[in-house]
Amino acid sequence: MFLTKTFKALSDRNRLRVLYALFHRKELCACQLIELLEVSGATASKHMSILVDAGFLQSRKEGRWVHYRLVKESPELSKLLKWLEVEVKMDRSFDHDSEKLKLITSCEPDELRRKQRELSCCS
Amino acid sequence: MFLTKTFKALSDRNRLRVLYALFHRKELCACQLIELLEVSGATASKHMSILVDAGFLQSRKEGRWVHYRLVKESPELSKLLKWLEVEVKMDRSFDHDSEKLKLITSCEPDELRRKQRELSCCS
DNA sequence: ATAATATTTAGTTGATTAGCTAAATAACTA
DNA sequence: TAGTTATTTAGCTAATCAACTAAATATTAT
Repeated sequence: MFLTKTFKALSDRNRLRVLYALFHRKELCACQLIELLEVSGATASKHMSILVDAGFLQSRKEGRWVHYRLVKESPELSKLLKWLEVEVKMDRSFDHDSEKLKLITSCEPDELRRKQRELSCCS
Repeated sequence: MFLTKTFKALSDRNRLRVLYALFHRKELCACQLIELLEVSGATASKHMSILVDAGFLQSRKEGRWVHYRLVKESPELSKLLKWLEVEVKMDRSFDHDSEKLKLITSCEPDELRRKQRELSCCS
């Protein structure tokens, strides 16, 4: 089960985008990942749980907010993660996310959440 | 597309079994892989085409028979394949296939095919 | 040429999965 | 306490996928 779980976790474009983002930023909170992927909170939450469950990410709860980062030490996955890091950084199809990340992280999460609330309850 | 195709190809148990087998034997023919997986010829053929398409395997046609082996040199996948080789060889859940492989390769493919014909057209 | 054999392609079915919305839970704020 | 907010869970739908059988293709043998 370990290997199939590992590869299933990696065989979704949006989950690779999350890993790409976390290869560039130490830590991101759920609201930032929702913004990056442009999916519902529920969908993002599901993706994150799959990545955590497969051992790629760890989460940290801080009040109402959940923050994600790559696992620090993983004897099982560290080599694969290193390979993946090189590959996603080489993959031009993630370029757009690089710009998007800059925007997303250029304002405080609080402000991002405020914007998200405004948009979701149609003024 | 490259990365998702790569991981999708690896996220099926039967395809991992094929790779496991080819980490142990230089080359195997379709009839041997059908025997290993215990699936229909059509299903095996589909799995093989996915692995070839993702760049893990190369095939060689010899008359009516198709033989498969790992790609010799793959700048893109060689590191991943090395990691995978270590992992599948460590994974106890493939142990059973190791025994099965011995049986399958202990007789000539011709004989194996004869047996498969006998079984399929219920005497 | 005809029949037999090995593999692939086409078409169908059931299971899995990514997305959504709505409801539930957890945690803060007034 | 009641209300607000962030995330997760539940339930639904459409798409994807692995399996099968039957038909098509390619190759060998009679």
